[in-house]
Amino acid sequence: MANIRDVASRAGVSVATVSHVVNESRFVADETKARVLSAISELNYRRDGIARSLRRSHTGTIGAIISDVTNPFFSDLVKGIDNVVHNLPNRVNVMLCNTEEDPAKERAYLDVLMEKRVDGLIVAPAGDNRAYFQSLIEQSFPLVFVDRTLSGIDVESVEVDNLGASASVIRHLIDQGHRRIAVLKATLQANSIGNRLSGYEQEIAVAGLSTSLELVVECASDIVSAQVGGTKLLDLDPLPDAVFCTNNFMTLGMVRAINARGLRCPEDIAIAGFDDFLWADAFRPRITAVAQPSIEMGEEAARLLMSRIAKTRSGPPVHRLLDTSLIVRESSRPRQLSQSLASAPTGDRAPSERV
Amino acid sequence: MANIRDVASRAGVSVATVSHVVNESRFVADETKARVLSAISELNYRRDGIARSLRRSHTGTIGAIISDVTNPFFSDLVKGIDNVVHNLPNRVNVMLCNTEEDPAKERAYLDVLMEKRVDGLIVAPAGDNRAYFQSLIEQSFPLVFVDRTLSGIDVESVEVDNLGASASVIRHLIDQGHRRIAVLKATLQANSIGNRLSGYEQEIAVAGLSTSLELVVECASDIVSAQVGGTKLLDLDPLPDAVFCTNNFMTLGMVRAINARGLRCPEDIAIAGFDDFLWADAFRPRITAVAQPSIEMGEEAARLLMSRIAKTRSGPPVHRLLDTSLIVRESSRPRQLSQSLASAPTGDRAPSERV
DNA sequence: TTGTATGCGTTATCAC
DNA sequence: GTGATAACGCATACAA
Repeated sequence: MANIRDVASRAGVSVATVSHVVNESRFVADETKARVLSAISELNYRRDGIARSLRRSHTGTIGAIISDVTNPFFSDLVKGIDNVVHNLPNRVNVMLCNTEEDPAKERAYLDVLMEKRVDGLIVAPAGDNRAYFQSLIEQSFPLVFVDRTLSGIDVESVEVDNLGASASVIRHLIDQGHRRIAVLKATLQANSIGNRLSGYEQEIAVAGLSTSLELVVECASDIVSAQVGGTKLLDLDPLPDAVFCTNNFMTLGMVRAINARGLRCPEDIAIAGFDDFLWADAFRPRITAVAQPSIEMGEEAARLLMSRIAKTRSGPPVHRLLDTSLIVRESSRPRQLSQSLASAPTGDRAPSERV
Repeated sequence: MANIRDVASRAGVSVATVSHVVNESRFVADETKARVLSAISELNYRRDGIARSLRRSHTGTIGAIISDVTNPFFSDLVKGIDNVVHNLPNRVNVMLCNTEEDPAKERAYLDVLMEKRVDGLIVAPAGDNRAYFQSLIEQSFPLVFVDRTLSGIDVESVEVDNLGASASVIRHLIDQGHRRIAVLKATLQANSIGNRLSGYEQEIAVAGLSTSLELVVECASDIVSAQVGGTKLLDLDPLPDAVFCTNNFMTLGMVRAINARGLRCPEDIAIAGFDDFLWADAFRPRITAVAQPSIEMGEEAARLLMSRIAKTRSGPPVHRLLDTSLIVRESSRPRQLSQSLASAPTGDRAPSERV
């Protein structure tokens, strides 16, 4: 690989001149510039970003530490990050890391990324690495949390009002006449999930409904576990009227559990969940859900981070709370109504309403 | 940030010694090592990966250039790559790039990634950057294509037998009694899509069915466009018996088009597609589809790449063809049968069959 | 308008 | 067992 010196000697100029034409960082006479340019193309020279980063002490690379790209919520997040970061004049790249909610893995990623000298970090913290994050903040290293936060850590964040949003789903369920409302909850340290549960508890209390421990089933955040957890809910006697699923995988597992039992939704049991899906409008049952602006969350996180990196912004950390929308579809319908309608074909005549 | 020299002087040793204890690259007396280690922790020293990369001339970073993380097929691919790459003794990171099938974007990514000196590249080529890839190959830069290839470029690849797999779907559709079979095709340069269309054409010819231009609708590879394209197919008179969708987004759009018309699948029109979904078993209609081993494809591509990078393997490029499976579900059922069954509840009693 | 020379933080060669 | 020091390829302060 040709380096800047090779180019310089071939063009009969100094390395400084080559550097300046490559970076357009100072005036170079047309004739000189032409010689340099042709030397560059003859030698197939490409500037070495590593040497450049060493010299300039920033890399044009950021890290994104999330739980799992395979989860549509997180892939949207990543897409959002990429969207803004690659439209910058000096294109920034993102290193993607999947923690699978394991704090040890998260820690390991944090170590490599810092060693690789990323300019900043967007993370959906799995929990536990508080001390590490705290020390990053003290060095005022650019960091933004997304989807969740860690209590006691004051850092930039972009989230959603998890408590309020789930309270609104529960309210909706109650309005539809459901009384015995269960929840299928992912066992994650993340406060986002905790807040969703609190929203449920709050609204149940407000409505004066009795809650019971058996109505809250907790399980690992994957579809298979969710189906097992969902089945437990279906073993309850009497059957719950409705179940609130704390994230997309919980919903998927719950629907599978219902199908496996030969039950129907919402005729036998209603569902409402967190996270909307691409295909939610296309397939049956159409699920009532809180839609998070997942792509925008990624974009906003990236914007926040980039402005910190560029130092175009300073001051105390900002905390963004983006709006969700409750998308009401058939899965949360009153059971009686559903049953009486069950024989009628369900085309798309009943459009989803956004609340 | 403390550097190796700071550590050395604090520990009263040379930088060479510090380097060796950090990298465990030569014997250091216990007592000396202890002094170095404590200097390291006192100064909170972290090895600088950039300087290290410059010196050693590799970065421990690879690039993954795909079309869109938001597409479940590609997010699986990325997950697969991450799986193998992060379980290596010396953890490698991946820079993720979404081309959105735009060769110009792809080219731009290629440029930055090469400038950042990634050790290798896994790419699902959008098309057109042949010369660029060719020159990488000539420099024997580690490169593997995934999901698709480019004619005339002989490079390592991991794919699926697209032609054979789609031929088998079409055969299945014909076996089910469908005769007028349409296809909803993504307009992508990718040969994977081209081969899927060829599989269709081949089987239609083998079966002696007449094909007609109106039965092949082409549209951009996103859900909205797919719905528009699907609607065109529904405007045909007579209605096709079945439609073959060349990828997951086409399927989604087709189902939406059918719903929007108030039609039912498979009672009014059958569907079979490429790419299986996480939720395919949970929601209705359950789609008959070719399942690609998407995670494994990513894993295999990463293994291939890493062995090239580590030079534990040499010789001519290998081309892996991974197995697909046709998952038969209700969406492809014979229309008569479906109609007579339409009144009966469709629980999960009819398990999907793998063929 | 262009050139010279220093240093970014490492690793690795050679020397002792 | 350990140390000195020359690269790696570039950007930039300073000089001309």
